[in-house]
Amino acid sequence: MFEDVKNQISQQIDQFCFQNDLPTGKVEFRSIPFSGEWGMAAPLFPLAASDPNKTGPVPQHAQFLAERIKDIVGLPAGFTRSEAVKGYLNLYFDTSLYAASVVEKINESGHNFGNALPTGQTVMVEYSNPNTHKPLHVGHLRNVILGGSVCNILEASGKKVVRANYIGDIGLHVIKWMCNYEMYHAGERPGEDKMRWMADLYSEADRRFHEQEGFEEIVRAYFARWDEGDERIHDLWLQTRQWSMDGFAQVYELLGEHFDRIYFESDVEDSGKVLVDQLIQDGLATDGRPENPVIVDLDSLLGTKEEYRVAVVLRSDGTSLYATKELPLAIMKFDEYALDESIYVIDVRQSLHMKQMQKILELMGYPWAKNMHHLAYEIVNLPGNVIMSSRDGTVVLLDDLVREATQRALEVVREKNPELDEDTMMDVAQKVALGAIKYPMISRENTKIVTFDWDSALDFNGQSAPYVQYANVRANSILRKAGELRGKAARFNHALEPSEVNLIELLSKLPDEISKSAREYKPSSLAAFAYELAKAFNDFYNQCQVLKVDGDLRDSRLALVQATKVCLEKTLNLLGIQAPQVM
RNA sequence: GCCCCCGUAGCUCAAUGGACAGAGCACCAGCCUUCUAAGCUGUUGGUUGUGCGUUCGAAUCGCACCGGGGGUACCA
Repeated sequence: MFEDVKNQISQQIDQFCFQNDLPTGKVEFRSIPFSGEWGMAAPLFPLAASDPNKTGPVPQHAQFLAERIKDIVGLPAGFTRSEAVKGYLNLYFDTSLYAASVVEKINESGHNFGNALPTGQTVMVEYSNPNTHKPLHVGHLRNVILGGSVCNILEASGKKVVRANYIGDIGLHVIKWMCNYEMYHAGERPGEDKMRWMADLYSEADRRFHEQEGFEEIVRAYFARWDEGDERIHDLWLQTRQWSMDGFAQVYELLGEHFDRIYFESDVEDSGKVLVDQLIQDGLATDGRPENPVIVDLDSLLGTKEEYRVAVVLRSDGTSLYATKELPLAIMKFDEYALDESIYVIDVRQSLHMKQMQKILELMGYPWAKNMHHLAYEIVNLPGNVIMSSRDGTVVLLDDLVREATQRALEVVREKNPELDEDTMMDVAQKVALGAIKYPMISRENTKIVTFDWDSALDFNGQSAPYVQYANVRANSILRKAGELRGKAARFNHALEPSEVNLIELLSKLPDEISKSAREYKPSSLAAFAYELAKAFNDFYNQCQVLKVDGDLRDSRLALVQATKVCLEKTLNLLGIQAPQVM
């Protein structure tokens, strides 16, 4: 929009600089930070500071330059006002013209508004990564929401995304579960709520493991039988793993997540051991067995000091570790897909481990290793800096949280909107509840700890998903009552209210917000944007009438409401939050 | 010891080198005969952990401290 004019202006400025022995490229425009007015602003301080002929302090000279450039630029087409103030040059847009083009563009594009052109790049995002036979808690939720949202945002920024999930289907936790099952629940089968059932049996098994005399020994013996390849245990494992996978599927469906590729830890165990042999042969790994494990001493290989440390890639007894399997998995990913980038959504405590894996693959000569990216996020805590622990019973289970939030949301819907039918109420309650739960998980920066507390999780007011959802519902309500608005041109030839200018400016920023969020893998900036947009719409809603005005004014405002709804829904969807049509 | 992250209003968080550091929650006072009050308006609240530096300009960049969290060879 207005590209020609913008180019013309920067040419004029360049020419001015050239004629006055000033360096070019020092004047950059950004949007004016005042609300209610709309235009572009350039600070003249950088130019003033680099002027060899300046006399006096920089701010004063910047003001002088701003005034001179203001005179030279004049008032190009599409602008209504210009000013030089405090060292800034401000150019104000012709709001009617700009408003009409922004709103028209959005309503033409619909939910494609803000999407970038395809880049031809393919990126894999590995996230969720649950352990089978164990419950999911709100810590896992942060991973799923963050990963899913990053996928959505990358897709919108023009990349092809492969959603991958790496399932921890082997290990002590699985053996514990199966052992407990065989001894105390043999023959039982999960009911409708598989997740819950698996979780209950897991905590029972874990309790016995730590408290019940002799149970640990039985589990160890069971583990040995598993290692020897006991067929019956293997069959039970396949069966119970499937129950767990079914339970995960239920949760993913509830959360609106799907995966393109599932990797099992058990799939890469054997190839991991082969790969470790290779590392030893190549002289990269040192085999200390049987007393010591197989290690890759990265610091001495690279000549660094206490930076990459030592990576243990195989236990001294020859059994595999997380690291053993991570290496072949990375290779498999790049073999299967022509990936330009491989992203790992894993919590920050594994930063060193991820750094080591990447370095080892690099040393092995894989050129793509540099395209691995650890998207580190902080954990979810409880108030008072308490870490969630299943041992202490402080874990907040996803199940309980969703149930409680949905119940609470249902009460609110019933009170606010009693004429809705039961199914709709339930649908709305679920969307609101899930939104409320998800929002805090992505509205904070990835590197900040999220402190979970029930009060704010169940608070549907203020900076929250329900606030944004509600704004969207209000917009929808206006549109529904207005009926068809096809063919109505939005001319915006009225004097725009500050709240209208503000709202339109935000709408125009959505494409930039999406690409910024994608570039930095930060849904949090989009979450903040969603809130700002909703707030701007609520301002508009309170200040400007739509249905009670006539003619062009009504048509323009209806188009604006329509465009706002498009952008609100788009942004919510990118965050993995659904937008109900009534609340 | 070494490495990483965090420190902004009573609490939870924004502000990605630019104009007076902004929201929400909480508190107090208002607004439903007006497109849904899950909303809006107003009041209160700050030596941006400390110090020094870089810069015309620093919450933001650098250095040194202080406080909190995490990681640091056979957990994941």
